[in-house]
Amino acid sequence: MDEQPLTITTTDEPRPRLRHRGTPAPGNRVTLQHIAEEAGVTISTVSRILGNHGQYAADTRKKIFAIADRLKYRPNALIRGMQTGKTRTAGVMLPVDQSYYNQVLGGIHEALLENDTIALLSWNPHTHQRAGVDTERAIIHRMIDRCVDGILLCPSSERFLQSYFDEILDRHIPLVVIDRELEELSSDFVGTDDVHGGQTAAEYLLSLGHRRFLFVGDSDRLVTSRRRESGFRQALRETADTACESVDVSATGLREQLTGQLRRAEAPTAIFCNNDATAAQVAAALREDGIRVPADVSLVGFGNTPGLDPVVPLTTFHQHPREVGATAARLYLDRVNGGSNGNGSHFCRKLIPADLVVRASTRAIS
Amino acid sequence: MDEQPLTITTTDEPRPRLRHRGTPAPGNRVTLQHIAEEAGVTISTVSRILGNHGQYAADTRKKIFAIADRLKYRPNALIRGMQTGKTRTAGVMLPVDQSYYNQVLGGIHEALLENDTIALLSWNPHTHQRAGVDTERAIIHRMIDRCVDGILLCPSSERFLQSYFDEILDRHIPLVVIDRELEELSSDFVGTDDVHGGQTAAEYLLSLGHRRFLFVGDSDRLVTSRRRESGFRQALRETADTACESVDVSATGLREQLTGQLRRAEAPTAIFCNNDATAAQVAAALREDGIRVPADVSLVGFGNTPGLDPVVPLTTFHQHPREVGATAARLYLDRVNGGSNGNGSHFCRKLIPADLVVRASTRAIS
DNA sequence: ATGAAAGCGCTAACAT
DNA sequence: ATGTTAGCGCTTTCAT
Repeated sequence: MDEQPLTITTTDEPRPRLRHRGTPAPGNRVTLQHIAEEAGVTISTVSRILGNHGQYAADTRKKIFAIADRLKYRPNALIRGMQTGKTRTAGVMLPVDQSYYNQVLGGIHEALLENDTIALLSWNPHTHQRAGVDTERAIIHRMIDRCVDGILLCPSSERFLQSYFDEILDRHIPLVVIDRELEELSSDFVGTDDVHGGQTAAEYLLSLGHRRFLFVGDSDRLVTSRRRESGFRQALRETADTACESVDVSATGLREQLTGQLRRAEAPTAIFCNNDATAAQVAAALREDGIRVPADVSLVGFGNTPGLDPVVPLTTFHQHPREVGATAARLYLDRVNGGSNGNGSHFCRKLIPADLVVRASTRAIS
Repeated sequence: MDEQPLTITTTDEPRPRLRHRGTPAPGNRVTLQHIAEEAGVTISTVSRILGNHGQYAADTRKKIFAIADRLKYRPNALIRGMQTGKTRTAGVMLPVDQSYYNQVLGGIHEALLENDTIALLSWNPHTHQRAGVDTERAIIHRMIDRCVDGILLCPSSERFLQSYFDEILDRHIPLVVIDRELEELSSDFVGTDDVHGGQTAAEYLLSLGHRRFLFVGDSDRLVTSRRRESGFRQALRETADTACESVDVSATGLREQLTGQLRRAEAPTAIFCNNDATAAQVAAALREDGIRVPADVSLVGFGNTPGLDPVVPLTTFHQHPREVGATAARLYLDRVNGGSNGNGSHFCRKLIPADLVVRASTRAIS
C-alpha cells in the first residue's frame, strides 16, 4: 500500500451504487456492455462493429456477431434515438373507423415498413365538437414526447389543426397533412384533387345536357367541399347559360330547401354533392318528397364510399386512398431523411386525381 | 482560497466539451435544465415538481409550472422510459386490411387511450408463406427495440407465432394473443368462442331437422377452424343418428369433392363452414354444379363478413371485434400496470361469444 | 424543502 | 484497429 503521509485522503470511497454488470440476469435486457465483457473488448468496439462503422479485424467482427447472436442482443432504440436524434418512428393520426382512412393507413404503413420505420398510431375522434381539439392536441403531445421523427395526420377539421400546428412547426418536426389542408400552406400536403374532381363533375353533367345545377355540401367547414364546389363552378363558368345554387347539408330543414329549389320554375336538373354521405342524405330527402333520381334530377356524389345506401346506384368519384397514404409516406421519408425534399426546400403539395364512376343516378337531359 | 503547497494540482482542466446549456436554441427541445436555470433551482427540483413528487413551496411550484408552460416544455419520453422502465407504448400487430381487424384495433385503441398509452402499430402480411414469418419476427423486433411495455398481436398463423414467441416471453414482455391461440397456452388470450359457435351451429341445424352434415374448413392450419369443427361435432354427438364428413377448403378439386359428397346416397343436407369466405367458395362451387342453396342443402358460415357475395344471404355468426379488442387491451393494461392480473398470476383466456344470424341460406328439412 | 451526484445504454469525438 | 471519455435528459437515492 502507498503511504500518503501529507495529503489526508480518506479512502472510504462511497461504495459504488453500480448494479452488477456481468452476464445479464435472465430476462433482463442484454446490453453492449454484456457483449463487450464476454468478448474482452470495450463497448465502443461492439457498438461500432454492430453499427458497421469503421474497419475491424475479421475475427473480432465474427466473435462480436456470434456473441450478440447467442445472447439475442437487441439495440435499445430509446437510447439510440436520444443519441442520434432519429427514432425511425412516425406519428400517424387519422380519423377513426372509416374504410377510406384504413386504406390510407395501409398505404402509409407499407411505405414506412420498407424504410424500416414504424408508426405510432392514433385515431382522432373525427368530431367537430369542442372536446375534439383537446384530444387531438393531447395525441400530438404524446407523439412529440416520444420523439417521433415526424408526423403524418389528417385533422378532424382545419381549425383543430391550426390550434396545435405551431407546436409542431416550432419544434421543426416534419409534418405531412393529409386531405384537410390549412389555407395558408406551411407544411407538406397530400390529398385528392378536389378542384379537378369538381371540374370533371361539371363537364360530365354539361355533356349530358344539364345547364342548371345545385351544389349540396359543407363548404363553410370543409376545405374539400369548398374545393369541389369551386372546381365545379369554375367549369360551369366556361359554358354559357349555366346556373348553380348552393345548399348547406348541415342546415336545418335540408329537405324543405331541396324541395324548394327543385319545385321552382327553371329548377336545377342535376345535383353535385360534396361527398357520398351527403348524396345519400339528399337522395333520402328527395325520395320522401317524391322526386325521382335520375328521372327528375341527376345526382353525383364523391368518394365511392361503400356501405352507403343512396336508393339508386350513385354516380360518384372513386378516390385512391392507398396512393394518398403512400404518397404522404414518401413525402415524409424525404423530409425526415433529408433527401431531395430535405429540410431547406419548399413545401410539397401532391394531389391525387379521383376517377369519375358513372352509375345509375345520372342521365342525359331528354 | 485554500493554499495547497504540497499537492501539485495542474489546473489545466480539459476544456469542457459541453454544449452551451442556457436558453434553448429556437426549435431545440426544452429540457429540465432550461427550466431549472430560469428558475434558479436544480433539475431535481424541477423534475420532482413537474412529476408531482415530494413537498414543495407553493411559490416554487407555481414558478416552475409557469416557466414550463411558457417554454412549452414536453418531457422526453425516451429518457423517461429508460429511467422508469415504462414507455406507455404498446406494440400492436394485426392482420392487414380487414374490416374485422380494423374494428379490433378500434377497441384496443380506445381502451389504451383512456390509459394514456399509445400503440406502435404494424399490420402483418397475413400470408401463410415462408417470407411471412420473417416479416413478423422483424416487426416484433422493432417493437422490442423500442421498449414497448407489452405486445398485443394476432399472428398470420400459429406456427409463425411459435417462431418468435420465446423472444417475447424470455424478455418477460407481457403478451396478449388475439384470435389465433397457441395450443400450449402460455400467454393471455382473447378470441371468439369458436367451440361454442360450432355447438350453436349444430344445435340450430339439428333443430331444423338436419342429421347428416358436412364441415368445410381449414382445420389443419387454423385453430379457429379446428375449434369450430370440434364444437360442431361435440354437439352432434349428443344426438343419435347424426353423421358428419369433412372437406378441406384448400384441397385441390374442392368442387368435385363437394359434388361427390352431395350426390351420393344419404348425402349431407347441411354444410357448416369455418368462415364466410369458405362459405362463399362453397356456394359458388355448388351453383356451378346446379346444387341449390338452401333448397338442396343448407349453408352456414362464420364471421358475418361484409362484402362477400355468397349467392344467397348467408346464415352466419356475428362476431364482436371491438369487444375482442377492448378485452385484449384491458388484459394488457392489467399485466403491464401489474394490477390484479399482474405479473405473477396465471394466464387469462377470454372468449367472446358470437351470435347466430339466421338468413336465407338455411332451412328446415321438409 | 432543496441540492448533488450516480447511472440508464448508447454514440461519437478524440486519442493511441 | 481499438480504447477512453463525455454527454444525451431524466429519475432517484442520498445528503443537507
